[in-house]
Amino acid sequence: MPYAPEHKAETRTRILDSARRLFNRRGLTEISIDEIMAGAGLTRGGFYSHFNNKEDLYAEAILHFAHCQPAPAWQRVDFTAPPEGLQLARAVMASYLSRDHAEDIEGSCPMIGLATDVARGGTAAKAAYRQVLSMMVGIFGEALGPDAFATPGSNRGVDDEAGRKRALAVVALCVGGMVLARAVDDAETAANLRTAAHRYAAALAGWGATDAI
Amino acid sequence: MPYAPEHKAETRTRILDSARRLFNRRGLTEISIDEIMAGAGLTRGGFYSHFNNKEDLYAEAILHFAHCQPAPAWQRVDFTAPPEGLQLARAVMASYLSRDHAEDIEGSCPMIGLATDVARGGTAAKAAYRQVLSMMVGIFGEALGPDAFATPGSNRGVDDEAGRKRALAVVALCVGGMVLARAVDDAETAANLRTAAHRYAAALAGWGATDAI
DNA sequence: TGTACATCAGTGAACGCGCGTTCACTGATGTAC
DNA sequence: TGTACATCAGTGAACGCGCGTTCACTGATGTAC
Repeated sequence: MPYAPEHKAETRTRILDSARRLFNRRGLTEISIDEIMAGAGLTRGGFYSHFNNKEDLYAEAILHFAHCQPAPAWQRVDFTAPPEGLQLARAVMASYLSRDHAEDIEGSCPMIGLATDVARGGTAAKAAYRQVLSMMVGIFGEALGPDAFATPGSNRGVDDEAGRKRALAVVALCVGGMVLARAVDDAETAANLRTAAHRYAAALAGWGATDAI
Repeated sequence: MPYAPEHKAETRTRILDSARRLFNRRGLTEISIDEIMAGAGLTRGGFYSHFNNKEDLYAEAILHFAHCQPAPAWQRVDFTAPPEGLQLARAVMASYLSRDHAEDIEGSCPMIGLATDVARGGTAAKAAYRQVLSMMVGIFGEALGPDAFATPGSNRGVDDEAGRKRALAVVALCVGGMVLARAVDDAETAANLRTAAHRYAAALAGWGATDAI
């Protein structure tokens, strides 16, 4: 037993962390394995004793985002009571659409930074992406208020099917707002995209529209 | 005058068309100049007498989308009367979020297929991207109905500033829905993303929420 | 009208470079005695 | 406790490949005579 059993696991985590940051910044093909390994304080040769190939690492890095430690600053939500349901969902939305998140390219949610890369990628990456999407849909789906646009006469409560679709729309608005804000080279338009997405995503979620957002 | 003056312009357009299609499918870095030129029926050497470099072509290809001929199938809207204002905006939204558009990767709107690439790209690409965004915001912005979420007591009409922000949110929802639909490897989730985005984007635009979408 | 010619759009071989991946090796480590 | 050793995490040179870009050349074209 030349090394403690946790040793290799820790190195692997370090590689995943470096990969997550670098992929977020420049995507799958623009980042070399050399750079990822250097980011983890290693050299290129060791890579293949941790991962089969670059594509595999990519999918794992997307999933790694969900449990990365320490969490990026924009993710840290300060609560006195443990956050649950509505409180958690509102805090997540606010930090998701915050300026901090828009500027924290490396620590960003991979749904924003890697969206079109994943669309062109393999099944493993897409599966990982869907898992992150499900997580976010789950958070918002459980916290939905009344649907302002419910068809008159229909059940106005949040039934599962309609609620899931509305949560999808809320997530699409959050992610879309951030994706556009990042792709635009004009700070004012970017800020407007974020705040408009926030205002209407919160309204769509049924959390009241009179917030000063 | 060895060649007719239109000759070179036509070749240039053919290269831009090939580039638009290929970039949409696989992004800036995954496509080689060889492939783009082959797609235009040419060989690599001629490229640099039309464009300074690959990055320049990239920005021009994004803009080229706006005036490409023939327009992709999903863009063709059949009207008996010439489309204007509300009618145009509703048709654009419907075709933008259609299955045809989701599946037409090559003929897609570059805001969907190239979003994260542009976010990492140069200023020329970002400027081109913003121009396409403005076009779409303009179409929706001019056709907005009443804001269901307007703060009570405020002017319920569509003033310029509030209207522009709402139009930004509508576009963010449309683009976000399509971006997520493309990145997910599950036809049902993808279809739900599109239809949910369509339903709530139309509602947000103030076009009535009781549509059977 | 027919022919020689100047032009320049397009060709394709070549260059330098960096990448993903492989592999024989090194050396830090925990263990057995 | 101290030392020799087996293990294997990590190293770095090497390989083959394809890319962006350059450049000397070719050959199709419209024009001048």
